[in-house]
Amino acid sequence: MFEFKLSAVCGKTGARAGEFVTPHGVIKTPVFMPVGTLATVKAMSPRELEEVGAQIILGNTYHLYLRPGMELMAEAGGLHSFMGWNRPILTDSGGFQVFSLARLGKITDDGVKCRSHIDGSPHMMSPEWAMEVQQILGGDIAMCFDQCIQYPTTRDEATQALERTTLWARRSKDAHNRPDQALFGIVQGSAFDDLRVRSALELIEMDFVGYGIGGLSVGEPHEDMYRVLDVLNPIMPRDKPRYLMGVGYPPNIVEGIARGVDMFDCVMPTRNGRNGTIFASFGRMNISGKKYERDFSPVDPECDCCLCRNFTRAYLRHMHRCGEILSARLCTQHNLRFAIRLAERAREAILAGEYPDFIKRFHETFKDGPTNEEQT
RNA sequence: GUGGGCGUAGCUCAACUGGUUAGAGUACUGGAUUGUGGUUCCAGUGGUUGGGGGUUCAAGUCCCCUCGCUCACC
Repeated sequence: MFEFKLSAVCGKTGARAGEFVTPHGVIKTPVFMPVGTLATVKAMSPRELEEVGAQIILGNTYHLYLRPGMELMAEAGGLHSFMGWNRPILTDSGGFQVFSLARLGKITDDGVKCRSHIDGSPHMMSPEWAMEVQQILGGDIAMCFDQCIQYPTTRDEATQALERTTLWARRSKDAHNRPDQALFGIVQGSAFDDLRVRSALELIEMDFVGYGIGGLSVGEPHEDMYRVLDVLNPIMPRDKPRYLMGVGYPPNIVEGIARGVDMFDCVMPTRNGRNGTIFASFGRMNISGKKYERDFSPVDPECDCCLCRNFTRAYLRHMHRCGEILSARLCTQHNLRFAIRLAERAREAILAGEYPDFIKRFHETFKDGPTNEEQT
């Protein structure tokens, strides 16, 4: 179980195409994983997720622990049956929520004392807690409890978080005993190259099924992200999947793949979709723009999603401005399709031995920013 | 017809007894969002204070005329 088979490796970049075997199916990599924090990818039914080609989705330990709670999750028979999704699931460990909801949390080597963002009730999160919850949720892949840290940070703070993350990885592994669930370690170390190497080596020593790269996409410049990936690429085990956590900005995906990353997840397609920001083959656009008022062309002529095949920009803009639910659904569907297809196309390019060319073409066509978005 | 009240940004309303460059919310325009709160944040456009005249160093504010809306009473 959990075999990771490399199908092709790019000769000029670090890009890899592989297949990762899990209890709920084989995941073809590189892969983009939609985020479904509360046992639902917002605005998408499982059926629609399959339609956009989602191979695996995320669930969130911290959020599901608070609501609906573990007693109910156990009674439901785990996340798969609870939400009616029978493809693979990866559960986040809650470590990131310690970071993102940090306000009144107190972090020690033991774990994190924090208060619920819903009702203020006190809770204790720890590696043991994270493993217990994730094993009840029953995802195909569980993540170690880690300490994510803000950017920028001092070397001392980054070192402390790294050491704690290693400590917690050991405790996570000890507490994890579900053989049908893979456990991934998480590399920390902020933007310090040597700390990243140290973190990775300490985790590799423990021999996890796969490795998350955490603590990136927290506001650092893209060069920092790419450099860290460049540093990690040669030392990460070749035969294990690598997961760049929280990354979903399309250029980051393309460049991440070039640096050996196999898996990505991000809220960007779904959250931005709900707010009318669309990622398309020509770049980024915001559908609320006045310039689309009378634009009766499809959002992205090169896209095969429900939105692009059936509706116009003018119609979508109208719905979005009115706050209509369908706008959120269609934009979400499109953005997910785009991210997933981006990974799919990258995979095809890698298999064909054409990934460097793929990168070049992507950067030529995907334009960001308000001035040079547009046109196909 | 008579008497009272009210007219300020597209909309809903601020601006102490006259005192800097008439503000806010919303709407509108543009931007942001990276291991999720359909949220939120940032920036910008927008005014002959219904119209006209007068008093005053100074008028959204006081006086006169006029237009419009509204309430009460014949």
